[in-house]
Amino acid sequence: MSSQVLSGQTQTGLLHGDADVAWVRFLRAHAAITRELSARLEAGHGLTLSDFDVLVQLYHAPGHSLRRVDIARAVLLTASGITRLLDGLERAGWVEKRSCDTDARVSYAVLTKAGLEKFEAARVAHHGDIAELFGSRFSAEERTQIAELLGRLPLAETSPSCSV
Amino acid sequence: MSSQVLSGQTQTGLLHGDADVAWVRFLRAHAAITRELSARLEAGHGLTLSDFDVLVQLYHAPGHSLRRVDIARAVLLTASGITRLLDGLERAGWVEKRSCDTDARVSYAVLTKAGLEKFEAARVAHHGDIAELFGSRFSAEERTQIAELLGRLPLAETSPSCSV
DNA sequence: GGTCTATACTTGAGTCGTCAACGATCTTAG
DNA sequence: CTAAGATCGTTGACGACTCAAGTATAGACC
Repeated sequence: MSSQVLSGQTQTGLLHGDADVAWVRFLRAHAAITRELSARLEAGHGLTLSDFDVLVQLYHAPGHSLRRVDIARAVLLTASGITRLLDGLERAGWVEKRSCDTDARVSYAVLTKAGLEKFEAARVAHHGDIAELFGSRFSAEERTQIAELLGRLPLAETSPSCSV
Repeated sequence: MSSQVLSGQTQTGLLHGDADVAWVRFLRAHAAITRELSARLEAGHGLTLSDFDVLVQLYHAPGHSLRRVDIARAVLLTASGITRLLDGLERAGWVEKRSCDTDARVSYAVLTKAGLEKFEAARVAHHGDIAELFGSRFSAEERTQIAELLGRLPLAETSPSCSV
């Protein structure tokens, strides 16, 4: 935080102040928006933000199918996190497990028809929420600029299959 | 996500694309950076990102002391989350509970001497990490611009006592 | 004074995700 | 062919946080 003390000393360039203010706002904005976003997604469709994230990946994947490892890398979760998350989606019938003929270690997660419909239904509302809570605060230019700026940040070993 | 499909159509202004890309990068950047940041803070000082956040609040508060409710609002956690977090800091001896003479419901959290030293020690390293992982990616102007842009986002019922 | 609502905090139960350890399979090199 | 090492996935134990419910106190209005 520290903005109580720092206001007025932006622009010095030598102090950490600038970075801190930006970083703290980053943290707070994330907390506030994801809280609201996930509350709506949960209430409206019974999905976690991460659930949705995974569904997006599967939706855009060839054959609506991905190795679990690749999902993990794409959404920045642990392998075990993905196991448990997919567990839920499988129990709900939105995703199926499929084994790989060429490599017995891997198992694919495949979107079912129900899952596809689920996703398409949730997508509209969710994108609207994102637009309302996030996008609407900025002009088109600002949005692309934000994307550019944030794109410089370390994304921790993003695999080639990750599109972001 | 959807950037696999959307690349090339930024700037249309009508599609959700722009907002999505920015939002997804926002999400990913947060996940990647907080993961690394909290790993370092944990390893170096045995503190959670939230722990540190709370210590900052107390450090800058008059008398190094705050009502639990106000901490909660400042760091965007629930009241119960704060109870449990402070529980840990109290057990470690960095924070003390103090009751209020004028209102028996409230209890203050007060930074102890040990807690103050703990914080000052952790602060240097942590600010360095923030600068490295976040701040260093941008120029001073860009940093203030990011702060400005993110400052427009909804901070969910920020109380008057919150400085951000 | 007595009741009614709002606020401050705690607690129990549950969710989401981590890490560490493991079994299984693939790959490579001797 | 076989031993060594990497990769894929799951599991158990655990941590951080949430929500819902409960207790205690404060303030306002009759």
